[in-house]
Amino acid sequence: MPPDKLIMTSSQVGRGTETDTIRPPRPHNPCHACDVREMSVCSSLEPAELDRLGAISSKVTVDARQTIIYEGDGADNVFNVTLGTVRLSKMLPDGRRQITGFLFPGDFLGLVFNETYGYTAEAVTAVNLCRFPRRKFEALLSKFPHLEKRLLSIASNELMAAQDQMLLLGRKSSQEKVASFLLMLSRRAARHGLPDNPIDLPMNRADIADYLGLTTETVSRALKRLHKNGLLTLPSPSQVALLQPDALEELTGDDLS
Amino acid sequence: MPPDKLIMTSSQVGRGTETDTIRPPRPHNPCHACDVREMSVCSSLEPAELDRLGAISSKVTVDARQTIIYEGDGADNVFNVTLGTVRLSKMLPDGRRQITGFLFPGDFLGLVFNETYGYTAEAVTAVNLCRFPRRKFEALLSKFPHLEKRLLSIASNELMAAQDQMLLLGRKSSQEKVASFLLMLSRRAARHGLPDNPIDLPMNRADIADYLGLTTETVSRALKRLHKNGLLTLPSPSQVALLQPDALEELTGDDLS
DNA sequence: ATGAGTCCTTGATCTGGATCAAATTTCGAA
DNA sequence: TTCGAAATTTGATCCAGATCAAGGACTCAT
Repeated sequence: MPPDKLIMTSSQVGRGTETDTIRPPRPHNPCHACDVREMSVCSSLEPAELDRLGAISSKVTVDARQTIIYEGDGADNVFNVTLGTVRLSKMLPDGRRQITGFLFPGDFLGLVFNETYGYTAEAVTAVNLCRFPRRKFEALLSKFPHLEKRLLSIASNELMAAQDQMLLLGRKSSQEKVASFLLMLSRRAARHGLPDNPIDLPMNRADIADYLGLTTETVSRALKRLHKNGLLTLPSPSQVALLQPDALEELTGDDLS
Repeated sequence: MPPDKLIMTSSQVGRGTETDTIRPPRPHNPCHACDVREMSVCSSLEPAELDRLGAISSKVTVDARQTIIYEGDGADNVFNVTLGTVRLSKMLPDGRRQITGFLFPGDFLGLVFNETYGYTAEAVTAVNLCRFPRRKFEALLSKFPHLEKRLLSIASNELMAAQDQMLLLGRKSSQEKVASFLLMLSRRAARHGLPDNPIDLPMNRADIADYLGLTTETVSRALKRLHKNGLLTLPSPSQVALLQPDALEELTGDDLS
């Protein structure tokens, strides 16, 4: 598969080094001003540690639809998403695709410490990332127990989400899948202090379908049915207003506790 | 749901304390003689650390079909499987069930560090476990960086397996699912130095179906088709002889690399 | 503004796997 | 060994969601 070459501007960030951001030069590590820090892997770090992490990081900008990492490629870097939406996917040789997750600002990319990446990561929207060379990042892990604990906690949360997704993929109806997906997006937005209703769908129908194990047609029809039943409206194809979140919750098939 | 009370014999294992195994009393921590140690979370530990871990562990025996932990219960313990097969599952309120994984000797149970268990764990066969109080286990985590690293590595592997399973659940045909499942079992057996052909199926058809997002009838028919095509035989319902592992591999839909 | 290409929706039909319903087979207990 | 319950297989039918095929509706570059 001939990859469009990844367009990224990056700049080494070190003590006393400047980044090429729009803002005027700052004398300090830009991590201190990072607005997703508190909900990222970095939230565990003390100022001195943050500086050390900042010293091995570079900022990366990726256009929408560009590939960030390729499944099977050497796992040379790990990342922290600071802006935009990323999709993770695995493909079968015949082209069938499963999206295993979406990443949003604050999310960590590259959690599976393997020699090669186990999935492809692509920018759904324009994306900003902090990039860390994996070797150096792992070296810091050993030095900063906070960081390692935080990563274990992140891995633990991802595992829990993966189990929920297995239940969804294996046992839920198309209606339940779509309802679950919308509520998941809404809750995540709320957790990040973003507008949670109406919610924004940065990904297209094909992405949603490949995340839920459906086709685009079925996703569209499920949305239509939810609309017909008065549970939501679609101000635009990429915006969903949840009219009755509680009723939607009941349609997910999940426990209501 | 009225739980049959879990029948377990347990004995505190400490320095100079004896376990009630069949073998004659030993003056040392039984962990040193554990035959799954090398492939368990304990493989990372030095002798002194192993003693500390042994000091907070107790051996637990669970009969087949007994529940080990209930989804939603307080997550008071973590475990290491030393014998038998365990199934992890999540249920929807109406009874639909998804098995998220099977655990075999050497596997860790309770990786998701949450206040409550996110899934139910049940003994498929008679099972032996090492039980660790979660608080004490987490305290040791902080003291033994090896242990924490090992756990992160285990979590990372589980995450990778979960992603493969999402691809299976979302995008594979029943035939591909069953072929993938058989090869997974065979490979795992080989990795653990157990007979990998014919392979043993400790779980019943309903378990396999709930793991693959199918029904028992469909699992049965998929096996029949594989048999008819000369890929396997069923010496008994719980034994599968793989006649053409390579041909089976092609039927998984996966990349052949 | 406009138009071309992409994305989304809608409709018609098909089908893989679910469901319903019996046989068989297996296997543990007496 | 035999019995009985449970597990598995087999068969017949059904249906949710896939597939195939057009329409519309956005969006973005000009």
